[in-house]
Amino acid sequence: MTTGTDTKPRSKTKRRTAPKEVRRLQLIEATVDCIAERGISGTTMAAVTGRAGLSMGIVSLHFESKDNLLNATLTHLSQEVRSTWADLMKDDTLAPAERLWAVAMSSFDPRIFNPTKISVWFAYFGEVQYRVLYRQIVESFDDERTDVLEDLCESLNAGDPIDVASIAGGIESFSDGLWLNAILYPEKFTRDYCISQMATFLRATFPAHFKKPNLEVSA
Amino acid sequence: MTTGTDTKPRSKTKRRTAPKEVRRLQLIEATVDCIAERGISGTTMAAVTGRAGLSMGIVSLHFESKDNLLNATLTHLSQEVRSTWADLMKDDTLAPAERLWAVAMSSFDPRIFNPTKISVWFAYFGEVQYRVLYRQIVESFDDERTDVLEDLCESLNAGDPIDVASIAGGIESFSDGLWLNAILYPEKFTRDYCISQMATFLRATFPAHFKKPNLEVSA
DNA sequence: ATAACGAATGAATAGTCATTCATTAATCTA
DNA sequence: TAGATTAATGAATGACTATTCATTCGTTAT
Repeated sequence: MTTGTDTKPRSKTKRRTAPKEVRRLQLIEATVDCIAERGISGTTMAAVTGRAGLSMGIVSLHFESKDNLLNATLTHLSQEVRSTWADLMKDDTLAPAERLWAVAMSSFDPRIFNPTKISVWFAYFGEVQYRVLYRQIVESFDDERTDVLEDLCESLNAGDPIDVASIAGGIESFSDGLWLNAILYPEKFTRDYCISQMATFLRATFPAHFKKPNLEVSA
Repeated sequence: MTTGTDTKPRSKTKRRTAPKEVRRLQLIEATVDCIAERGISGTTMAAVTGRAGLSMGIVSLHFESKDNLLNATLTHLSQEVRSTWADLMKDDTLAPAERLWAVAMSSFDPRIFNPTKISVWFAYFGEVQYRVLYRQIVESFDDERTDVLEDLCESLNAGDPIDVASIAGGIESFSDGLWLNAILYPEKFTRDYCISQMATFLRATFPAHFKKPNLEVSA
C-alpha cells in the first residue's frame, strides 16, 4: 500500500515528501492504470490519488487541475511511444530497410503494445474530436514519426515516382488498426499476429527489400 | 426547433405524442450528435433530450436508463454499418472479386464515413475495455462481416494455401486504422485518400484479381 | 533542539447529473 | 361528449465529484 520501492531511502522512516518529478510520475502512472480500468470519465481525483496512495489535494498541488493531469498523461504516453522508435534510430549500423522495418515493428514493443496502454490511447482518441489539445499533442508526435517514415521510404525508392507520403500513411494506419483490434479481439490479434500482419504489409509494399522467408531483413 | 418533419401529419395541430419507434430513433439520433460534439461523458440526459426537443424524463420512458440508451445507440450504429455492406451483397450479378472490392470499400460510404459517425465509434471504442456489453455488440456485427470477407477471399484463392482469416483481418484492421486517421487528420485522410489507400492494399494482396489502372475491377 | 518552510492532507464546498414521479396534455373508446 | 388510457413533462431528489484551504507533519537550517 505505502510506497514500497523508494528510489533513495535516505532516512530510516517512510518519507512523506518526495521530489516534484517523482510525485508527478507517480500520479501519471496511477492515471494510466485508472483510465484503463474505468475510462477517462471514471478516472476521478479520488480514484487516481487513492491508487497512488496519496491524498486528494495532491493533484492540484502538482498539476493544478484534473485537465492538466490528463494532458500531462497523454504527453507522457506520446513520449513513451516516441522513445520506443527513436531509440532504434540511434543504431547507425542499420541499413535504411532495416530501419524502416524496425520503426514499423516498434509499434508492437511490449512496453507500449499491451492492453492497458492501448486502451488508454483509445480513451484519448475517443475525445479527440472535441478536445483540441489532445489532437495537438498526438499530432506533434505523429508528425515526427511520419517524417522519419517518409525519409526511410524515400531512401528505399530513390528515383521511383512512388508516393512516399502515401506509403508512410499506410504503415501508420495499419499500425493503428492493429492496435484497435488488439483491444477489441485480444485472442486473435496477439502481438505475434500483429507483427506477422505488419510483416506481410511491408513485404507487399517493398517486395524488393523484404524477402518472404521470415521476419528477417534483406538489403 | 419543434419536430418539423413529421412522418404522418394526421392532425392539423402539432402532435405531442408519437409512436414508440419514432421517439426511440429521435433520441438515438440526438445521442449520436451529442456524443460527436461532447463525448459520451458529456452526453447528459439534459443535452440529449434538449437536442431532441423533448423533456428530460422521456429517456427513462423509452429506454429506462442512460446506459440502455447508450447501448441502443451503439447497436443502431452497428446496424447502419452492417446494412451498408450487406445491401451490396444482395446484388448477385457481381463476381466474387467485385463483391470483395465493394465490401471493403463500403467502409468509406459517406453515410458512415463522416466525422460525426466516426468520432462516435471511437467514443465507444474508448470504453470498450471496461464495458463488456459494448465489446459484445461490436463483436457480433464484426463477426458477421469477417465471415463474409473470409468467404470472398476463399473464393478468390480456391486451392491456395493462403490464410484467408489473416487477409480478412488485414482488410478490417486497415479500414479501422484509416477511420482513426480520418478523424485525427481529416485534411490528409479524406474519403478519396482512404479509398486510394484501400485500393492499393487490395491490389497488393490480390494482384491477380485487381489491376493497377484505377478503382476498377477485373475478373 | 528549535524554528521556519513547504509538502501533504482531507473535510467542506459548490456544482453537476441521472433518475423519479406527481401532474398535465393528447388521443382513443364508448 | 365524457371517461379512460397513454405519452410527455420538468421540478425535486439524492448521489457523486473537482476544487479549495486551514491544518498537520516531515525536513532542513540554524
